[in-house]
Amino acid sequence: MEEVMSIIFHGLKLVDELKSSLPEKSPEALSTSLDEITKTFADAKERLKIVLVIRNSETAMNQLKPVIVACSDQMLMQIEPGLMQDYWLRYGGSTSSQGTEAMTQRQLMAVEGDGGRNLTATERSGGSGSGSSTPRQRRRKNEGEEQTVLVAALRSGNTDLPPDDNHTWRKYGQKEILGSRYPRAYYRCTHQKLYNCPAKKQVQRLNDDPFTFRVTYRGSHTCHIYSTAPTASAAVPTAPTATTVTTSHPVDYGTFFDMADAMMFGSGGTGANMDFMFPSNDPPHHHHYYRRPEEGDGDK
DNA sequence: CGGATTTGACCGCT
DNA sequence: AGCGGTCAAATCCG
Repeated sequence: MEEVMSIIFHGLKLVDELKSSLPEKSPEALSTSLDEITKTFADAKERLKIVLVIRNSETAMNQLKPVIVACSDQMLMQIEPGLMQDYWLRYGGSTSSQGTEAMTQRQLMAVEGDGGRNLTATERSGGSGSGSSTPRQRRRKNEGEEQTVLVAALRSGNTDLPPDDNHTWRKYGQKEILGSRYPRAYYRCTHQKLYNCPAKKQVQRLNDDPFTFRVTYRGSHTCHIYSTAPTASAAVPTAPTATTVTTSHPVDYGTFFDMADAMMFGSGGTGANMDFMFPSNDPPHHHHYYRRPEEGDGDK
């Protein structure tokens, strides 16, 4: 909350500066500062939304109810432990994003570096293209519900990677999205084949904040596996419908149960350290909220 | 050697 | 027609 206030104050300061230097400003400079001001207040508003949603979820948690808060239009909200960590990592220290130019550069290089990889294009063009006679099977676009979360990038280590959310994902595509500065990456559950797990997610950096990922989850996990490769004890597909689930099913509550398992009993994975979950005060989950996918697309 | 990633092509949808 | 999501061969990597 203090952070929201500080952003608002920052915006007010910008307004003041603009006011005082208004007469001598060129139209270009005016436009620039107006942009900055608009962005600052929009940011504050976004974060305020997060705070509100989180308040609701805290109430729900206190009553040991599902950590799901119904938003308008039946969108669901969920807190994921891994994401909390990201929040801490990002906002545990300073709230401003200055002094991060180097990291930004690194991220951009990493993203653009994909194209720099030398590949044998000759084989590619001949191989997978028009020559294939067997028509691909393609499912229709699933109209199931989506859950979109904003996640802070890790400040330490490899900031190029999307934050760990205690599930293992396998990347299956990446696309440049019109009007977006950064490509969108497509992931599906690593255990899709083993357990017919339909979970997918899309990860994309925000245009105006490369340190924040927009993560869109589709489908829910039926595999009940965390972080690492399946183990004999962990790989128990308990869901009775596990084998019958298809992508025609929209999001169900499996995701929540996955998460509840993780929160209550700790992660089965080796890499996840749950110590961060509820540090002394002010629970660190201010950074998730859900939006309706068809509106509020701030990336454009 | 097998699983994960990369990346151009393919295809459904608007 | 073009965008976005997915496929799958090639490639990478442990």
